[in-house]
Amino acid sequence: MNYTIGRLAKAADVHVETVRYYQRRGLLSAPARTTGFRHYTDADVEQLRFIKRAQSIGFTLSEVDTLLALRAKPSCPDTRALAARKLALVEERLRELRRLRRELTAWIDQCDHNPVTAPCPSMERLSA
Amino acid sequence: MNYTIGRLAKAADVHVETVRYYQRRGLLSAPARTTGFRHYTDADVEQLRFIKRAQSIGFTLSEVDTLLALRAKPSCPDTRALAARKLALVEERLRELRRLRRELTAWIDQCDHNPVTAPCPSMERLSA
DNA sequence: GTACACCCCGTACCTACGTACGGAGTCAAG
DNA sequence: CTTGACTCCGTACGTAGGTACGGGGTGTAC
Repeated sequence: MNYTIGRLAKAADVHVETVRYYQRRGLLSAPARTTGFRHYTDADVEQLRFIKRAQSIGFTLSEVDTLLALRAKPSCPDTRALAARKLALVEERLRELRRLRRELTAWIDQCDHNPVTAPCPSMERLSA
Repeated sequence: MNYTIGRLAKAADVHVETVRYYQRRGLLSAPARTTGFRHYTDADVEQLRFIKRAQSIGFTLSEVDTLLALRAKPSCPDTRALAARKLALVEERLRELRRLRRELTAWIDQCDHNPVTAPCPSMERLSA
């Protein structure tokens, strides 16, 4: 198949500007041009989908750079290492969010057990 | 106590620029000035600490606007509602991160059980 | 042959939360 | 009275991942 930038964008479900942005960032290499228009193939659709899947797993676009390099020259240990680093970050963020959840739950709880006339105890937690 | 911007910043453990930024954003009201210098009091230290505590619980500066309004005119139901909305977001983010953790764990696992000669199966997950 | 959708490019703008810079004025201590 | 630390202001820069705009050129279907 043959794609203009608009058709590529539709096929991979991204915006045209995103395609051009990825090209600027080097995530997509500069495509062939016949007249002045970019000229894409199925390989580009594939690449774009690869990027989107990687992103949905939580990789940043910089990490996607690395993943694309690993795609070109696969290395299980390197891939594993990248995933492990990412996992550590995710675990960290999970701990942080669980802490926030505890805070917020306590907060709501306090409001729920507060007589209407008393000052809001949650507010006092912040003012303390 | 009396504070210049620098002393206020030190007292609340933020940078001078942060104080000026908060003023621009309306989180701190414009302080008195004797000559040309900003002139703060203990109430400002309190306010700054309030903001920092709210932030550490995961509120954005826009939400802190609301919290400051609630601080001036307390309302337990409104406070509770704000906390509940925030909690819903946190729960959502937690679900998302747990999904990522599953993905990454499976990924690492696959690499670990892969014979050295075989193509990296994690990469294939992305290419699929 | 003319609409109309599509494409080109560069640049500015967006959220969130500040940080950094530069040139100038000022306060306090020694 | 000088030195050094502090303050003033506006503006630009930083990350991350794009979105929006404006003025122009073009491919194609009717």
